[in-house]
Amino acid sequence: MTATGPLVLVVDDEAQVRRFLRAALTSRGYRLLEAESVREAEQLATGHNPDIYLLDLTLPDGDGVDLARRLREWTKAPIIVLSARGREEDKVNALDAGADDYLTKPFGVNELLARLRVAQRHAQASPEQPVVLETGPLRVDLSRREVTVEGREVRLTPTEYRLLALLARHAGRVLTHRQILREVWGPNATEAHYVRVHMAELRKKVEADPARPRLLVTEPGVGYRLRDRVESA
Amino acid sequence: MTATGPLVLVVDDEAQVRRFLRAALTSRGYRLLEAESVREAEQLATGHNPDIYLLDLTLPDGDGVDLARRLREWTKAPIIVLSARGREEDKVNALDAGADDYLTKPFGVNELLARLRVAQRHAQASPEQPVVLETGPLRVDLSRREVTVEGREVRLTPTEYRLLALLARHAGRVLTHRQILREVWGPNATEAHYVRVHMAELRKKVEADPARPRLLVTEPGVGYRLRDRVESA
DNA sequence: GAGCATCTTGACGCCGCCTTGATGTCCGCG
DNA sequence: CGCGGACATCAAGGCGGCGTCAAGATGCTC
Repeated sequence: MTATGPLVLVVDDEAQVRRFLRAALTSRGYRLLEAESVREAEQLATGHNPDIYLLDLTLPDGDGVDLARRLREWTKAPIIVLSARGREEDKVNALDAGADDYLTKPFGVNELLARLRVAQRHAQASPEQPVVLETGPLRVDLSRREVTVEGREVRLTPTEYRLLALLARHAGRVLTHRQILREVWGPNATEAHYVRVHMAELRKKVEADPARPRLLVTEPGVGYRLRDRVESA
Repeated sequence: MTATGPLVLVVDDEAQVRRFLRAALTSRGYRLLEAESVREAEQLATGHNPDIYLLDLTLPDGDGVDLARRLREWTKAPIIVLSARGREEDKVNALDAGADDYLTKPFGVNELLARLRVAQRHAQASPEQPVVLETGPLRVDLSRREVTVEGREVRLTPTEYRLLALLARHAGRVLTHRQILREVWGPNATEAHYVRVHMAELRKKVEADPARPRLLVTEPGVGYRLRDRVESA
């Protein structure tokens, strides 16, 4: 249950079509951007980076196929063409220009929604790249939720992991007690003591000498920091 | 440019349609497999693991929509439905079952070829994942729906299999209770207890010592994970 | 409609984690 | 030199998550 659905950019010069799409999509949780021209569309696209595009082909200041081609130069978001033109040549041109689908007007709302779901499936399938941080003997793989020290796997409790992951995402930078509390314990946590206790546990599991931390260092009066480069001396 | 083009599995019971597709595709460098029934299609699919599927909906021994759904359990290869049925309901069903596109007969050759190119673009964006997963004594063949432990076949109930298959598709990474519930029990399932009970059953059948799981490990407070590398110690 | 397999639902006990308080240590500053 | 504040450490306790068992509920095949 996401708070806000995918952002869709509708590009069509007919107000009637836009109204129809607005009714169909917003009621399903999609967020909408609307453009009436190529110029306006590109402006909104670069500004908001939508998740999905719905393009008409005939626009007052240019061709939808060219718009699709230019969008494809910088975004992989799904592009669905909605056009009254039903000629095969139009379809082939649009699809080869980078469009992912082509619906001929008039079309049913349910078919459009189904094809939008297909587009979302494709967008979601894009491979997630591993996010790993390595510093000294410590290795934190955020995509696999895996922590190792000198190759040995370390078992962490949920809060220990959240604490370490937070520091790892901002490796090298200081995080204040406030920031840590808000991120790990929620927005209305106040007990700074939590952080100390769990930091001690974390050091026991991660540091070679928990009494003299080399990775999870204290910044007195400010907060904590995870060193991103470790000198051996 | 590959030496040999993508392997396409055509599933249609009319010889005329198959001949038409054969002429259109082989001349463009595609390699072709042909099936006249669901049974034949699944046999060829598991045996050759095609790159693209072209499915008719009305088949002598079953429904193309069910075929698409079953293929989607183990392959992400593009599925394009070619059907004489033009009702919106048919399209929605097929697309939601896992089809990527839907063309109503009769259609133009050039449009089909353009949509095939779109499908290939998508396939290229997401690297294919292995169909069988092996980790320690466990082996899961997603295309055959077959699970073995140390060579011995294991009988799983439908939900047990869906649970294991889900974990196998994401082997090595943690799946949260939420994710598991959504994927196995549907989008509005909430009872986290389901997962525990069925996980226990699964462990009884798969783990050497169900009390000390080495493959299906729980990540406390988060979810479960199927180990993709198993150390012997 | 009987019988079977499977899924759901509830009860219960254990273990681990988080919280919380007490105490100890370091350091700067008056 | 004594004091206070920030930080570290330890231990106790409560609570919730997790595993397990088992009894209904459901749905299927024959």
